[in-house]
Amino acid sequence: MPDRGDELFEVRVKKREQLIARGVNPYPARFKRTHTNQAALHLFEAFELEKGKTESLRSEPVRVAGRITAMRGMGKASFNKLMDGTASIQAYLRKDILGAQYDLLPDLDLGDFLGVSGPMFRTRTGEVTVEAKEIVILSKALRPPPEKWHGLKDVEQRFRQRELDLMASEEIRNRFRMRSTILHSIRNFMDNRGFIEVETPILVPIPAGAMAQPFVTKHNALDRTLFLRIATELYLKRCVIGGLDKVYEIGRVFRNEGIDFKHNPEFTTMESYEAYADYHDVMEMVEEMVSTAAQEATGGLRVKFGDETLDFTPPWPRLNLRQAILDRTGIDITPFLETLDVAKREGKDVAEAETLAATGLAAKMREAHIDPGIRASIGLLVDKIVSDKVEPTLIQPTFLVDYPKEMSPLAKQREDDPRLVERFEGFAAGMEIANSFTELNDPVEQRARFQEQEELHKLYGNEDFDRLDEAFLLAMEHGMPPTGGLGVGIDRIAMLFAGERSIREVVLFPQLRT
RNA sequence: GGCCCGAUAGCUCAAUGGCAGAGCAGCUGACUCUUAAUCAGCGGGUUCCAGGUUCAAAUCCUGGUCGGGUCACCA
Repeated sequence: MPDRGDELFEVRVKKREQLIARGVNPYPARFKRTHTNQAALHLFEAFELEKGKTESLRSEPVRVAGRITAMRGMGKASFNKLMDGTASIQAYLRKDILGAQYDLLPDLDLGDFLGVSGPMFRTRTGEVTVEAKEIVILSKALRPPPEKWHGLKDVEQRFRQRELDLMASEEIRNRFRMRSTILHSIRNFMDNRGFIEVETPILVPIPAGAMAQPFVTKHNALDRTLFLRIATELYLKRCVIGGLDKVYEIGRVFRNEGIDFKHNPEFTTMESYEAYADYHDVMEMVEEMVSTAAQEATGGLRVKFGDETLDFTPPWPRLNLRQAILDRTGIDITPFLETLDVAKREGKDVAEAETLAATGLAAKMREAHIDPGIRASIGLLVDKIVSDKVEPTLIQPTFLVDYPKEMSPLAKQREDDPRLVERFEGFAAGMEIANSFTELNDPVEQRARFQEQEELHKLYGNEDFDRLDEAFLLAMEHGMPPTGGLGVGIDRIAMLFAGERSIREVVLFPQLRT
């Protein structure tokens, strides 16, 4: 593209041509290394221990390579920094050693890849350095790297051209290495507990299993509307029904909603389902899993997050939802759940019962200066209170337990109080990181709950209610064991461990407004 | 979608209505142990776009594009 960068671009294109004209291939297919940069550095340090440090000490020759990140030329000698995926190593290039090869130097630029071979030594200033006997250009870069000292600051460019962000910052590279460690750690943890990893459809006929707006797409040959999944939940339960007692899936889910610092339209979840477990069992599993991941990804159980230090050491406090709301707002949600329950038992239809209870709670919320928003069902209202008044106060890892049934159409009621379900959510740094329940496995009750969601959907004209999935109900009618289910937000975990408040900092290529 | 803020050299940033600048990167030259190498010199701009106010606009006004923050919506 013709922009003002063209001048620098043209200079590099010319150098590329000059190399070719001199019979040098600027893009050779291979360069056999003997060591990564890090391995070479370690090798020399070990060698020094063995032989003793002297200025003239030279190791056996090594062949190393990397991107040129610094060039300090001094006429007939030059110090260049080469960065590979493991470390940076300095190369010392001398005209009297390299001879004609030294004339390649004017055609090299920051950003090019270079291979060097030669013995290692330690410079007077103490840096382990390869004394090049041979240099090979491995790849000519045609555009300059970001500014070497300040790096890349422009937020938009950092996200749109993440490769430049990575190139310029070891911290960013390490952040995504850490994200990989989290994924490995969690996989390992689940595998070790006897779970099997499965893959379920991303293109689905009904976007069910959560309350969210889906992306819509179309299969041409079938001439059929399909959706991108908003959760993996229902398919995973069907695996459990089929006899795969312990399954998990790590995968991307897609929600067609607002984009902000906490939400990317595609994000990664780990969902697991375990037959014969309940939400207490899952709670213990989550503590253990997240603290193990913290240990492996950050090297400890305590992680700095802004001004706070999050301590993931189990056990995490359990906080009763009703009590937590009462403590923070003075609102007791129980009477409203009671109103709803009584109204339903008296045979009022869902709309009538909902309106009765929701109106009361919304009024109470206004008294407490909480905006109830519009078109809100009792479930959404309670969710709103939690989001506004409870969630932000949960800095240290905490479980919020026992949710109203209306918020959780897939969770099993408590035996001692059918207005509540056996559900918990895990929070840290004021963010939700996990959601779990003892799964509802009564197909008749499940159908009723779905139907209620459908009615709420009509009543509030809102897309964000769970949908009735016949294939799932049919599966459940074949018998589903008591099961403990879990969903964990991998991006949120990565944010916590990275100490970052923005999800964009832990997603390599986040969605931007375009 | 509403509100607030921002966009200046390839990159990082100055210039508060009066000649658009610095550092890095680039180019030329010097330099065989440098560490953001140093030294001397040179080039580099549709100041996001379109319009307006003004003798004069990077700067003020209007609209737009893109981004950030925030609210709404939403895990």
